[in-house]
Amino acid sequence: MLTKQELEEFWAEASEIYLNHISIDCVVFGFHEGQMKVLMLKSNNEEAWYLPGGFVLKKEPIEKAADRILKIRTGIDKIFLQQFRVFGDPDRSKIHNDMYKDMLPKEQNFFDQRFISIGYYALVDFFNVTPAPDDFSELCTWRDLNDLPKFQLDHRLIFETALDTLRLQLNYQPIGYNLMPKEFTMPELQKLYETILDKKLDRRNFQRRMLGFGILNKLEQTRKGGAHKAPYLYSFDLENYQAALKEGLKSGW
Amino acid sequence: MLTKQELEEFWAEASEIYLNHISIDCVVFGFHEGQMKVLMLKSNNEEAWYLPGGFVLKKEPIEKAADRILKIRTGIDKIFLQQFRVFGDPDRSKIHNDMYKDMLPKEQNFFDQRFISIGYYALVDFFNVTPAPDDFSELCTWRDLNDLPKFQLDHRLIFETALDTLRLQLNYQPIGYNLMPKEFTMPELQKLYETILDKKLDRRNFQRRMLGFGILNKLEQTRKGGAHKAPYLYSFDLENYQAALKEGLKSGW
DNA sequence: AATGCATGGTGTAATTGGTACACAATTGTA
DNA sequence: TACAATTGTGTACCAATTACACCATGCATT
Repeated sequence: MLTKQELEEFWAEASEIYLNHISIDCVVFGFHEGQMKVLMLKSNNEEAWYLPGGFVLKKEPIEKAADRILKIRTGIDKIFLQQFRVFGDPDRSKIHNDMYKDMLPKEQNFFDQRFISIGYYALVDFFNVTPAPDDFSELCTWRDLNDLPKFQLDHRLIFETALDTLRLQLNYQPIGYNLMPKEFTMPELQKLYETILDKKLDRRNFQRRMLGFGILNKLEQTRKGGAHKAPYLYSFDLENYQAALKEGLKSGW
Repeated sequence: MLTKQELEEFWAEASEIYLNHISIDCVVFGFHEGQMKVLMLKSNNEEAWYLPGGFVLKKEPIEKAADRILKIRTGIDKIFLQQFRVFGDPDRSKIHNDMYKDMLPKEQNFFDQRFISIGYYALVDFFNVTPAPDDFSELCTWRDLNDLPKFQLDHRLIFETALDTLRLQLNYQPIGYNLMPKEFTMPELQKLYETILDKKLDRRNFQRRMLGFGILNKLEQTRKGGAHKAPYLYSFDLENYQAALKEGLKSGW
């Protein structure tokens, strides 16, 4: 827990460098061992978890702000980021306001204001992330989508909106380059789709459809080690992948 | 043009009642005589057009703010509104800042700050709208999508992003209830889709697909008066329409 | 009134795409 | 060596989309 002095300094600096009323919250998705994960932070002193977030510097583009915030929390530089909604209910930060209400006079208290939060979701390579807590958390770690904790503020809504958006985007955008390792097998990629959509897909039809998009390179090697037939390895064809990102895919799932 | 005194009053009040740094811009689409229209305002004194917009009251939900702003500009109450992106480049309001720079001291000047704008697009019934200029415009009127004026600030970007979003939404959402009159013919509805997508669609396939969605009621009457066969009239089945809005349609065009 | 023309309503064949399977091939293990 | 589990590939079937044909209607022209 920060001392009152440290809070004072934080707030004094915050008012100086950040835009008032505007915050950014990020839903960072990762994929590990066939499970979808979200990066979350656990509050000091209480069993409430929240999403990585931050504020916008006075002369900073908001995309840069989201990049900067995630760089700090994950260590990763160029992240696939997508703005998906603004959360602007006047009461959304009420709990937060109240929490810090009595610690400083109103004028000096950066947190004693209404925040309108811009939601970004990010897709990242699980293994590249080094989670780093912020000043208000004792823990920054991955949480499984099947085992989510209690959310602070409106962060459950933000999370769920992000997931809905991701599912929708699956229909007309290639997804995977940012979530999978460089090389992967078709069953591994399928597992990603199944996890995001939360439903089973037909193995053979998935393969055909995915190959039909023309964004995969089939490699010569196979993944040995399993107690079964060794599957081929694939990598994304980055050029076609980027093109597909722009032009969109055809149909939906 | 406002006098300096009037500006002073506007600014003084604005700082009092609105959140700093946050604005709302709306792309209002209407449909008239087979053409897609956008509601725009023309600046006093110069040939620069901009989108209807405004600010958020200190305790107002942002959706309410968008509603309120559009109510003032169009006279319409319950408008189909969709948030689609935030525009947060630090330089986006530079021209605006400069424009009013020397008219008031910095501290009193609500416009001398960075604005992050939340973009909404709206679909409205052309005939219900009574365009009303604001304090900075001499004109508020519909502009044809095929005959767009010079845009102020980044409003061209905002407009184009809105149009892209609308086209995308056409794939998985029913569109039309808010743009068409109560009763309409199939060719009229098709014209709407063709205008939004900016391409021709097959008359017969369009009809079958549209009917397949199950959101239309076929009426007994036909539209007399044309020099040709009288087409049937349709209306939207509001119940099914709402359901389709929630659950989404199937495939794309 | 007869005819023509432009448009609207409905049907159908061909093609494409998606779904549901079957079967062979490969790998490690019993 | 046989087996279990999994992967690679093919194919028949169904649904949806596309392309096109034909008829009906209402006004205009003569």
